[in-house]
Amino acid sequence: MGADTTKTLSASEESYIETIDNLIREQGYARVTEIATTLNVKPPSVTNMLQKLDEQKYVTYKRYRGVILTKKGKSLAKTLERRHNTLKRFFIMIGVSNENAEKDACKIEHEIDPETAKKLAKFVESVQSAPRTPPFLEHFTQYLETGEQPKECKPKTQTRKS
Amino acid sequence: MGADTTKTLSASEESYIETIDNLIREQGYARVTEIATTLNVKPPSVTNMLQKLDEQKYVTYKRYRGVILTKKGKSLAKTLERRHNTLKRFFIMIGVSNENAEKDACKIEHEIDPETAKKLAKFVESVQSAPRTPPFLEHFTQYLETGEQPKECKPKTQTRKS
DNA sequence: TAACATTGTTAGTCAAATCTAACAGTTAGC
DNA sequence: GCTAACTGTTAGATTTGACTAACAATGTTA
Repeated sequence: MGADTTKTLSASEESYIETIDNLIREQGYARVTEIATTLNVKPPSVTNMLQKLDEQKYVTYKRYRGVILTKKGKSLAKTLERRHNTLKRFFIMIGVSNENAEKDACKIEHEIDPETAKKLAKFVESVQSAPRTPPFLEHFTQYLETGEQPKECKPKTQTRKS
Repeated sequence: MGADTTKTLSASEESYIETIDNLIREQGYARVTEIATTLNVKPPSVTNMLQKLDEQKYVTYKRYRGVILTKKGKSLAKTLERRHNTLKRFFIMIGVSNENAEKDACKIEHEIDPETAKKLAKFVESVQSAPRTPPFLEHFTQYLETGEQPKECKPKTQTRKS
């Protein structure tokens, strides 16, 4: 029975769902113009996509009247948001600027396999909940600054220069 | 004047360049049919793309005669390969299956900012060159297996359940 | 409530990257 | 060196997601 023949969504479709979710959480509703602004597209592209997402039952869309997420849409949004946060936290953890952490999280969240997302979440969780200043982070931080291993070290890969 | 107005390549274009580079390294040449097979597309798509990449001076392409990478193409290929390996090593490090590590590396390598790539490389390098069995990896491995922090731990985020 | 401003929609175009079907060039066997 | 089989190419259609221009609905204000 073709109810939830969940074909995979494109990165673009997922971005719309995420944006709608964010706007609704922030201000209670999501307007076409705001979605457009957020995603750097023009309003007609939004209308278009809303129609498509409505057909696929991710959102409920009535023209001129607004959009909300369905249960299915909310569920996806939640997954994406978690994934986004995990990625961003990870990037920041390894020293990426806030701007790039955000930007790259946005792109990558649509690409990775659920297994990878899960493992990464565990990893970030493990590090962040570790006994204060996780030893390895200290280690890595020092490495970033000095370019040297703190103690004895034997590079398995070449040290520098290609 | 306007020689190397390096506009950014699409993920798809980059994939072709990478594939060509790999095939040439493996067997000395890259055939249309093999490129097609590797990328899961049909031969006409390859011909098409080769023409485009030739215009942009990433490859030298003569119809019916073959392709090679230009200096510009090789340089890009090298960057992509390094990035790919870094990502894959990282994924494997955190417990992702070889298959997914490979697959996700393929996708993500086209998305991340150079800054992120650089930081990730440093991170992976730091971990892999650390004093044998880096403490944090031991820590993380144990965490993965038991779901528990080895010693005292204070989760900064909620423990479970959303 | 009429007129105007704002917001959203429709219709039609475009570009990227793919596909199929038909054709052209290359290579090998005889 | 001709022909068959293979490999590669062209032409044209398709899909996705964007765009512009023109139109429609909604909301505001006097």
